[in-house]
Amino acid sequence: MRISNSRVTATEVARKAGVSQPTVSLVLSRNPKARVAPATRARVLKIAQELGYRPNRLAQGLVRRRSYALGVIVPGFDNPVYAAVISGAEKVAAQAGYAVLLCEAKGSEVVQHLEALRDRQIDGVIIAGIAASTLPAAALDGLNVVLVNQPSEKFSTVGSDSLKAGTIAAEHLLALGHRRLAFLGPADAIPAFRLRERGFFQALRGAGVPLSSELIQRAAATVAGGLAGMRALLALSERPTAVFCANDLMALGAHKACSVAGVGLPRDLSLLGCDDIEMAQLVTPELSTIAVPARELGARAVRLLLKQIDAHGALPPASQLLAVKLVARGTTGQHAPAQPR
Amino acid sequence: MRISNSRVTATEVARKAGVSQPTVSLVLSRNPKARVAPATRARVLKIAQELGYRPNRLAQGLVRRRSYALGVIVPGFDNPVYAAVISGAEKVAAQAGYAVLLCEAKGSEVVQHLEALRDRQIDGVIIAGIAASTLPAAALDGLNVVLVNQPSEKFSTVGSDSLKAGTIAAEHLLALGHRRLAFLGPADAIPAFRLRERGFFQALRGAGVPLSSELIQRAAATVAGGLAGMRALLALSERPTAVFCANDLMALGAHKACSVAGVGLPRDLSLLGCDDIEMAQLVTPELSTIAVPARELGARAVRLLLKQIDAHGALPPASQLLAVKLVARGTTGQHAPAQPR
DNA sequence: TCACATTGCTAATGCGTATAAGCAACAGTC
DNA sequence: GACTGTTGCTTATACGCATTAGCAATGTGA
Repeated sequence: MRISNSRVTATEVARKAGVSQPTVSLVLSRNPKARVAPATRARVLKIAQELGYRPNRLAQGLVRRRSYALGVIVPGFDNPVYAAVISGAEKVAAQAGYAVLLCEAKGSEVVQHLEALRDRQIDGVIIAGIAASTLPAAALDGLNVVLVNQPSEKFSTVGSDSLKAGTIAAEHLLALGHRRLAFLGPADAIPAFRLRERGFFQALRGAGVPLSSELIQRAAATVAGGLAGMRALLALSERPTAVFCANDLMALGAHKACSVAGVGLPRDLSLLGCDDIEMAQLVTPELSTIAVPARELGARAVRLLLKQIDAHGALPPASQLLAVKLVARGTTGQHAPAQPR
Repeated sequence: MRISNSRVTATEVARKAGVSQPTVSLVLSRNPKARVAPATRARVLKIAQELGYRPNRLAQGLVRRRSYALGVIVPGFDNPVYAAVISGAEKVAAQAGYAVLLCEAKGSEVVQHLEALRDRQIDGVIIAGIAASTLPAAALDGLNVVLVNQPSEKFSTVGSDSLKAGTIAAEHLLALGHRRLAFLGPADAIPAFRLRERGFFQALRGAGVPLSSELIQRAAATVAGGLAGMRALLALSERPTAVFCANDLMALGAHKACSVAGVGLPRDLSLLGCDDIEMAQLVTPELSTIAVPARELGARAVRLLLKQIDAHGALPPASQLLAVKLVARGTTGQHAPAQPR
């Protein structure tokens, strides 16, 4: 039975139970070495229950030097991938009794958000979609950190195999007979994108099909960016026959650009994304892409972080790399040399 | 200059500055009635700066009885609308020095999450996409609450005009000459959906074009739901000529179903969504919909909540209703009676 | 000169909890 | 029956900060 506001303190419970406040604390903190007489324990528990006592987490945090709160920083929610990461993270965190403090931040804002999180004594932080290398070293100093989807020597990471994703992309398109390939990706140094790109380039070079520079198109990693980037590619005198995009948002933008320009997918052009967001299946033809287990990344990031927290920083940085998988749908197809008629 | 961990306390600053701890507190809390000698103030500020002192928010919260944290509860991030609400909320909150504790919860989980938030002494909570009426009264008792997109007598609300949205939908489709309309929406009692539905039905009845029950299709408010729902509608012996969906996710699912079934939009069928999420513009033809200012809802919800918090609950519940707007794109068109040939 | 206000700081206290240390009561040993 | 051990609780204290009251030093007026 809850009595209005949760303003019932341990001291009140103690008074009504005829014991001292620390005794209440002893009863409630299931401490094995705390010996309390069964009768007392029962009485305290009963009163606590009746009064609806719940420990004040702020006070607990203050004395335990633990807030049981995690920070999660992402560059934006407009990308469903981050939404999925957060979702996975929140679920695991909540189950473990941890709260998630959410921050949306780009660029230098990140540092301020980190400071704010520190002030709240967060036990750890998860950073997704932001290159840790771009942050001043002091910003993460002494913090429990897990990075999502970016390799690091210094911090623990949970990622998908972005390099492999790029390789898979190249192999898929090559296998379909394409030889004039293009890449559409952002100019900024977000590690996951960079790795996908590198994997793609490396595989192409390995196959003896290097990319000429006009076939590397830079644009923001958004729908709008993909749209603009694809328009630029379509404006080339000699168009590519297949395009790999750094993520699905770009690919969907590119998809749209093709649709607007009357370029048939995959007849005139093969298009491949990366992430496998839900929307990939909604466009027609459905977007071929490379699936990244975003939710799982978030979930694992929290599990790893909690492990680190429990170890009091005595753990070396660990890394997990999850597999990615080609999901060939409707936008990639066999290269058909144009039939002059 | 930050010195590693933010373990610098006010007491340390005080010691180095040769003053007492409360003096440091007086200097840093820009309290107008706190008169501190300019020289002392300067000295304290200087030392605090040098040591990188930052107040412990937990301790502050404990004594001020304010955590400067807000809870935000949504049913899921898979719907971009909630992502937008959160984004708007987080931005305003961060600017005001408030943290956002994010919770993803459906059904009875909500109550538990609310309890957990209370334990953390949150100053207020924003609830979106969950009917407050389904919660036990005690769950929100004594809490500063702002509901998003659902009317309420008891709590403050920030919403879009969902009833109007339904009306607009009906008017738009009627104006295009449609007389056999269908509605596709969820069976659960999420207020925004219910209102859109009611507005739609009312307007149709007003126009003398009531909906027969087989043209009201129930399915989850998701892409999958929309897909299934539209399939059911297409299986009718006499198909509707226009369909209004409770939200864009459903509409996109429906869009897909049409595409798969070879039903031409808008030639064979007009399709109208609600929300105007980014993806609406990515399908071909682009989805006609009714724009809801989701980000703005989140932003305003926080502003309202902060106002309430500052008033210490001495404010009566306030409500804001933002306008919605028809965005006619490619999936709605003039009703063309089938030409028998 | 004294009474009194003002200024500028400190001492004391509390927020709600956890934890170490201490102290009765009692049991067991010889 | 004094000695040690155990049990079961309480007292004291700390976490880091804000806030009230209070006190010394200075200024003001007569």
